[in-house]
Amino acid sequence: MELPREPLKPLTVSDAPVEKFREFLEIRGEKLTDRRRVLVEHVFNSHKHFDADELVRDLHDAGQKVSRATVYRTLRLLVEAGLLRELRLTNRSAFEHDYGYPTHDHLHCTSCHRVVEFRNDEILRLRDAISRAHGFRPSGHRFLIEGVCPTCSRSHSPRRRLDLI
Amino acid sequence: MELPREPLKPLTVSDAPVEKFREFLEIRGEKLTDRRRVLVEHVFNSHKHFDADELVRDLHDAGQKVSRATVYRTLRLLVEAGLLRELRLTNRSAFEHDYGYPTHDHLHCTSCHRVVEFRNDEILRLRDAISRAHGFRPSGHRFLIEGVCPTCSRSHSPRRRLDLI
DNA sequence: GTGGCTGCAAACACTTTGCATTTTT
DNA sequence: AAAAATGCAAAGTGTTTGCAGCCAC
Repeated sequence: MELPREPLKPLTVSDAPVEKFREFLEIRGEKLTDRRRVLVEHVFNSHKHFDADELVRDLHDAGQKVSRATVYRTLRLLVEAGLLRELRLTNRSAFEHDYGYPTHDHLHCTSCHRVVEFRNDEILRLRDAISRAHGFRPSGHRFLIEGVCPTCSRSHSPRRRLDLI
Repeated sequence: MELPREPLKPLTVSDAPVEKFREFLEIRGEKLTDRRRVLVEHVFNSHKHFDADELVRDLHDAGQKVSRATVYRTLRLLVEAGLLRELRLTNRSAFEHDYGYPTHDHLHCTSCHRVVEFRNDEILRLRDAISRAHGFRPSGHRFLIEGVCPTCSRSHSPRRRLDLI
């Protein structure tokens, strides 16, 4: 099997995330406010995983004050809108781009906690076959591989004999 | 693809879970106490997913008082010992048997929150191939399929035309 | 007997919520 | 002007921890 080692490339999408969000809000009779726009633009400005706290901090460092409450409320909306995806790798929720980003899954290094994305079409096929066999109508999936990344594998000194007992 | 519809069958293991736990504790110079034995025996008495709160309640209903603190502490140990597996489907952790139970994954009904287990060997193959391609040394994985179960699919009245717009 | 356990309550970490005020359409 | 969003602080959740007494080895 051949897999690309580079980060995944964003998809080309017709609408900017903010516009997508505006449409979503409009349908529900809600408003695209100043704070929401700032938050969405900031989040889609760089592709990385983040949690609520990091986002508050990042925004603050960028000179934008958005209260913790608003950050939590807006993140929830963005997930409902399909713009973000929520990951529960630990006890705090992390988020990543969903809109404008290809379906993918994650490798999680249990040593340094680095998260690597990968894309694999067989997974989708398997997901659908398994769902069908159980009568489920699939709407999504999460495939997480836990292990030790190349860097951590190399950096650990080889165990001494006695440690192996 | 053909998949069994019955629940997975437990593996045959040489040691009872309690014995396995005792060994684990012994190595770390810790003790198999009365409360720990009660908890482990109760947990391995039936195969189902549960969270800390449910376990406290179940034990209490069975006439066994184990404090919430001890339940949390012991669950953590059981995960470290490889007897239980922790699932993070929601914001509270759920647990399931690991020792004496075959590798498997989950279908999660987003409507009624039922969790169905399934076993599929291709996933293991895929996991190893993907790990290799990224230089990871895999130690485990989680494959979660989200969707709507057959029961929920049937019980929902078909949408009216207008709802589909 | 000693070192590890237990239960309790208090502390924690993350997230949600009530409310008075401000902003958006 | 009406309806919804914001920030603050307070309240919720779920989980962990300090400590005095208890129990297994």
